[in-house]
This record gives sequence, C-alpha cells and structure tokens, in this order.
Amino acid sequence: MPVIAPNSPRQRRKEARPSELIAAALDQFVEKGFAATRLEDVATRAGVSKGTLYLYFDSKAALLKAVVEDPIVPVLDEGEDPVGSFDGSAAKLLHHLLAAWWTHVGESKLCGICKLMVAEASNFPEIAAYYHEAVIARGHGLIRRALELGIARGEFRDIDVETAVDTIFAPVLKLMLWRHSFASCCGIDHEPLSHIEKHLDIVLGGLVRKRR
Amino acid sequence: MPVIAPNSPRQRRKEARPSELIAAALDQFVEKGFAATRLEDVATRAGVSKGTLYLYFDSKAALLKAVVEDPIVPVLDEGEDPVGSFDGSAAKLLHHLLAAWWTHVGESKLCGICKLMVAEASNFPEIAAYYHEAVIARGHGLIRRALELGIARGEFRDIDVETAVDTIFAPVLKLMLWRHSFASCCGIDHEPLSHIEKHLDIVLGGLVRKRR
Amino acid sequence: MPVIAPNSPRQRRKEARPSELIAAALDQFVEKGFAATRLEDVATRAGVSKGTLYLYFDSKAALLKAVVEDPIVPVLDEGEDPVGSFDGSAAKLLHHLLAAWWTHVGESKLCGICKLMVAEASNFPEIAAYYHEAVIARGHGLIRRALELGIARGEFRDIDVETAVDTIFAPVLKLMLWRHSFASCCGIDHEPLSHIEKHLDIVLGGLVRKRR
Amino acid sequence: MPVIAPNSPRQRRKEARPSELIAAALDQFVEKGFAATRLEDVATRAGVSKGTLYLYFDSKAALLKAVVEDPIVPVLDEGEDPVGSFDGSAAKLLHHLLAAWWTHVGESKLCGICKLMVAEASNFPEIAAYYHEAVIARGHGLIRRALELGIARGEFRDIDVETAVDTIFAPVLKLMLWRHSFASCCGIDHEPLSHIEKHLDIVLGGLVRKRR
DNA sequence: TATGAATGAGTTTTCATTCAT
DNA sequence: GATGAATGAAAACTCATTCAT
Repeated sequence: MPVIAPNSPRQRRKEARPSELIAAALDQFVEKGFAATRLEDVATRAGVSKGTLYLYFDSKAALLKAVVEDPIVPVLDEGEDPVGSFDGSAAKLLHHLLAAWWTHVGESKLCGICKLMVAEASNFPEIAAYYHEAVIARGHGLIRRALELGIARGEFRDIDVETAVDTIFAPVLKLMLWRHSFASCCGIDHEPLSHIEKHLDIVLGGLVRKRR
Repeated sequence: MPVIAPNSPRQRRKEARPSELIAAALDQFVEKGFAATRLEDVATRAGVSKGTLYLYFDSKAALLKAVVEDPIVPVLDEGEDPVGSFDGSAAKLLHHLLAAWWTHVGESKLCGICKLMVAEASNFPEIAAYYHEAVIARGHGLIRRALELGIARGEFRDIDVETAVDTIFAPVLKLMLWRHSFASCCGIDHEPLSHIEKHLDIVLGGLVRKRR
Repeated sequence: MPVIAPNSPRQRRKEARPSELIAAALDQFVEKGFAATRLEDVATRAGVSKGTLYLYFDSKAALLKAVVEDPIVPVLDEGEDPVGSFDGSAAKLLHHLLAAWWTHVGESKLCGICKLMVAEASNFPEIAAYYHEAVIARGHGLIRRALELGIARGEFRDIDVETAVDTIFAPVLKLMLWRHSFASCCGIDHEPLSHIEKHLDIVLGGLVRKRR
Repeated sequence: MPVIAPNSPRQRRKEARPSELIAAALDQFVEKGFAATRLEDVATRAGVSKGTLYLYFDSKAALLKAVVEDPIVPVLDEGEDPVGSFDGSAAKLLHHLLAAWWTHVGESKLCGICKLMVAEASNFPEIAAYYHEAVIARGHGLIRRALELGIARGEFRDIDVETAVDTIFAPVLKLMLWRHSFASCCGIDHEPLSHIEKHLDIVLGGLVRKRR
C-alpha cells in the first residue's frame, strides 16, 4: 500500500535522500524523543550541516514521517506469507513467528520506532496510525492466523482469538518498548529470544497442572 | 504565626495548589510529552499564571519529578498485603490481583505516567527508575508471589516464574500504554477488565487442547 | 540643605521607616549592585516580608534613594567645622582630617555607598549627584581649606590647590572603593589608617631628596 | 573545507563578529552595568539579532568574560619594558609612565572596564582578579620599579614604596573611574594629562615649603 | 501594619528554519 | 548540492509590584 506514486518528484527525492540522515534522526528521536531532539544534533550525527537536512526534508515533522515510513517499506516488500507456507504444528508456527518477529523487528530500527510512536501518538496521530497498521497490526495478524489455524485443526482450544493474540504478543511488545526505556535504568536483561520461547511454552501449556 | 485563619479560602488554596498544578501538569505531560509541553499551558489549565508554577516548583524538571512521585505516595500507603491475606485458589488470586491493579493503577493517574516514563526514561533515568521500582516492579512482585504460591501448593505447573510474570502482566502493561497512545488513533477497544479476565483464563488453561 | 519640608507626610513616613530596611538594602546593593539585588533578599535580610518594603518605599528606586540619603543626614548634622576650630600646623590638620574621614566615612555605611554610586551614577544621575555633593565634595572642601590655610600661612608651597586635593584624597577614595570591590578577590591589605598616614607624609615631604 | 573564499564579505563578517559584539557589549555594560544591560540592546547596538549573540558566547556571563579579557590581550602583547629601557631621571620616568598609561589605558576601552570591575568584583571575583592582575597590578608594578630605581640612584628619598605607589597612582585611577561615573553628573573636568602632570609635580616636590 | 500568594511583563536562552555564498 | 551564519518566534525562568487577608 504505497501512498505516493512511484515517479512523483517526491519519490525521486526520496530515493536520492541519504538514508544516513534518516538513520541519524531515528537514533536521536528514539533516544531523546521528538521534541527534545535538536536538528543540529541529527545533522552532526549524520556528518552533515544543519542546512542539508532541509534539502531533503521540508520540516522536522517531515523528517519524523520519513523516519517512521522508511524502514517499513523494505519489510513490506518481503511480502511472502509465513503462515500459509508453513508446514508443521500451529504451536511450532507460533514459535517460528515470534522468533522471526524478534529478529526482523525487535532487533531492527522498527523496534525503537515503536517506543517513539507510543510517545508521539497523540501529537502525530496519522503517523502513529500508519506505524500501527504497518507494523503492530501486521504482527497481530500473523499471530491471529496461526491461532485460527490451530483452532481449525483442533490443535488449540477454542479460545477468544483477539484476546489470545494479546496474550501471546504483549510480552514481545514489552520487550521492544523496555529495550529503549527502562532497560537502561532498571532492566533485568532477559535474553529476548529464549524469554520469548519460554513465554510461548507457558501459554501453550497453561499454568494449571493437568489432572490425568 | 499565621495571621490569617487556617481555613480561609486563601489558606485552603495554598495547600491545594501543588496538587492542582501537578494534576494539570500530569495531563499535559501525558498528552503532549514532557518536552512538547509548555509551562504556560500547564498554568492555564490549572487556572494560574506562569509565575505561580515557580512558587511551587523550581523548574520544569522538578515539576516532572513531582508529577511522577506525588500519585505514588498514596498508593504506597495502602500498604496491606493482598497476597498473604487472600484465601482462595492461586488462580483466583491472580484474577483478583490483575483486576485490582487495573482499578487502582490502570484507571488512575499512574497509568498515564507509565507512558510518560517509557518516553522519558532515557532523559530522566532516576525518575524512571523510581517509577519502575515503585509501580512496575511492585506489580511484578505481586504476580510473582501468587505464582510461587500456586506452584508451592501444587496448583500450578513448575514453570519459570520470571517468564510467567511477563506472560501474565505484559498484556496489562500494554493496555496501560495503549490507552494513552495508539488507542486514540487506531484502537480497537477491548473492555479492559473483561479483556484481562479472558487473558488470564487463556494463560491458566493454556492453548493446547488437552487429550483426555 | 534638606530637600523636603520637615512635616510633610513623606517626612513623617521617613521617621517611622525602619532603618533596618535601609540597612539591609544597603548591604545587598553594595554587595550585588542595584539591578542584581532582589527585593526578596533585602526583605529576608531585614527579617520582614516582601510586601512590607512597599509600606515604606514606593519602588526599588525609591529604596535606593533612601539608602543613599539616609546615612548622610546624621553626618550633615554634626555640622561643626573641623578646619576653623583646629589649632596646630596645616600638616597636622591634614592628618587629622584624613584620619577623621576614614573613621567617620571610610568605616561607615557611606563607604559602601561610594562604590554603589560609582556603579550606578549613569543610571541614577540625580542620586549620584546628591551623594557626590554631600560626601565627596564635602571631603574635597575640607582638604581644600586646609591646603589654603597652609599656603596662606607660608607652611605649604604655592601649589595648584585643586590638583593637590586629588593628590591627597584619591588614595583615600581608592581605599574606600577597593574595600568593596577588589579587596575580596585580590587585595593586599594595607591597614587603612597607617596607610593614609604614610601616604600623607610622602605628599608632605615629597619624593625628591632635598639638597642641603 | 571552506567552500567560500576566505575574503568573501560573509567570511570577513564572521571573523569581525566577535569583536563587534564585544565592543557593543562593553559600551552597554560600562554604561548600564552588567545586570541592567539587556542582551537585546547589545544585539541591536551591534546590528544583529539576539540569537546571534549566542552563536559566539554561551551566556551573558561568558560575554562579560570576553569583554574583560579581549582588550587586555593586545595590551599584553606590546610587552616591551618601559622602565628598563628608559634613560633619564626617575622623575621623568614617572611622568612618562603616567602619561603613557593615560594614553594607552585611560583613553582606551580598559578604562571603562575598570569601573565595570569595581561594580562587579563581588559577583564575578575571578574575572575581577584577572583584570586586576593584568591591568591594575601591572600599572602598580611599573610605578614601583620606577620608584625603586629613583631610590637606588639616590634621586628619591627612602620612602615606603608600596604606599608611594598608591600616592602616585590613585589619582589616575580616580580619573579612570570618575570618567565613567560622576563625571557626567557632577564632574569638574580636569584635563586629564595636565592634571596628572601637576599631580606628579606636587608629589615629587612635596607640599611643605623647604627651609633653605 | 504586615504578610506572602499571585501576577505578568520582561529577560535570558533555545532552536527550527532560511538564505547568501 | 552543501554550508553554517543569521534570524526571530517561542519557551523557560525571574522578579518588581499588587492586593486579599
């Protein structure tokens, strides 16, 4: 769902636009927040002058928009369907999805953006909506389809899917958000991938001891 | 040597002022973020002038500190131990704890502060650490003790407690954070209390259908 | 030369006016300068509230005026003529005058005011003119008359009196100004009275060795 | 890697800016005092905007520091020794030193700074100490050496040198301070150079008529 | 008279944005 | 394209002054 026509002037600019600027801005925005970031610092971090930023972006807000949208495009392009093409149990599929998510999102730029969007959602609702749609909702969708598959196959109980999506996905979101917030001042480091794996095992098996 | 009667409107006002200012600042900080909030707006919202803020707080940062610490004190005072005094199954206890948490924290000022601290943790690490310790870690502690109780009684499986704490608590944190971020621009409203209840049931029972 | 009528309302006020306020203001003004002094600090130093200052003085500038004029009145009242009534050599008279000046002015409040007026003369020319007239010019006048007496008697050479007044008086003024400025950060403490005495001996005898 | 030619108007401006700003600030500080000077007025006087000041100086206090230190550097660079290289009587040397002092200091920017430092010494002790060391103490040193020379040669009496330094130098300091304070509101203008000359003659010859 | 909470105009300082080079 | 000096609007913060008590 690309918003702008591929050959518009804006598009050409986008292609020429040094991704170093976006990368530098992203790091600053995630660390300091949008309002507390000085464009001068972004420029310095990218090794250019303040004025150069304005050759590529109309304003600070436009830079934010680019920061959020830019790393999403490649992810969208991958495009194949990891649910439809999976052969194995639904439980295995869930394991696979969460691990892949962490690798592709949790450890990518998209992770910091999540914290940024939580902070700026009320100031930039359209950008936040775009991010939520393109990233969070997409993750939810994958989990949902895996759950539906498992239920359809009789592998899972017939639980409320929307709720279960949260049960499964929220700890991953928490890892994403914590990594850029509390982690540095009060974090107990769970190694993310194994933490996610253990979490999923608990959800799959449940807390309550089964009577045989 | 107060010349005026302790119950004069002036006096009553003076005592109430800090809380009024803190309440106004909290709303503004949670909505706009710390850096993007203008003290003038805080003052206006509290119905006072800019200068008045400085009669009570040394700086914008001091106001932030007060905003975070003030609502925590009353919560800490409640003090009783909802785990030790509970009689019922560990599962029921977990239900109780999460519901109480949502009522006392999720629907209080402390909820917005959570989003604020996620956003500002790297700019104000000591304040964030204080909040995490006093609120988040306290929530985790309650869940942990309930889990340990359930395991000790043989009611729960012998799962990894730290992981399970996250499994149980992360969806609540997500509700808290979403409420002040994506909810307004892309939220599907789960009614919180029933969402939490369904979530916990899923975790208790597990996803996988039991073979009898 | 009292500027205001003795029974005007202003006069009554002046009498009732707590001299503690003036003393406190003087200390602050001399130390920090007029503009850098906060009335709150003056009030605190005087042990009253900020509002009280306004019961006695119309404005910060009015307080400055009072600070300058108040300690001058008693000095003016002494009134007797230390030159006309002196019996002894003109040289002894000069010694006496400088010593008396240091005791009555150099070690009094009037000393700090001198520095204050140097600093504020261009912002408050009338007040500075009043101070100069009432204090500095008065000192000059005493020295001038002693010099004229010495010349008339043939005790002194027939030097240019205006110049000699400065020759004699400037080191005293320097002591007054230094005491409230450089003294604290780079002062070599000359004990003032003996310094003045030695200074005068040098001027009386001259530098150049006399041929016999 | 300057893209623009070093002699472009832009470049020339940039190099000249700090001095222009310092000159404007100096005038304003000397006239109004440090605290009473508004940076906006400094900027206006220098023909720039308020923000431009902050491109060159971190704060108002930093500007003060520059104002004091900047005009001293060139003076220090002259560096030669006017005492050692002088051939003539010690009396002539003193005349020469005071006249040169007035020309190079009394009529330069350093003169106004003297008043400024008297006013601000207690607020900015390090800056005052620097000024005192670099300017006042330097003047004292020259006079002291000339006196010691005269005494060593038998040209001068064996008076207390430290005291005599003040006897000779204080009237010059007074001229410097008065010029920026009382002069405008109550000054009798002594033409400085001839005043200094007459003053020195009086000190050299003494007041007391010599008996033959 | 005395207080000190409140005000708001004024000041320092910051920083997104522009534009001559 | 790139620069960075300059701008000026805006924000934090100060403080002389007022006034209800």
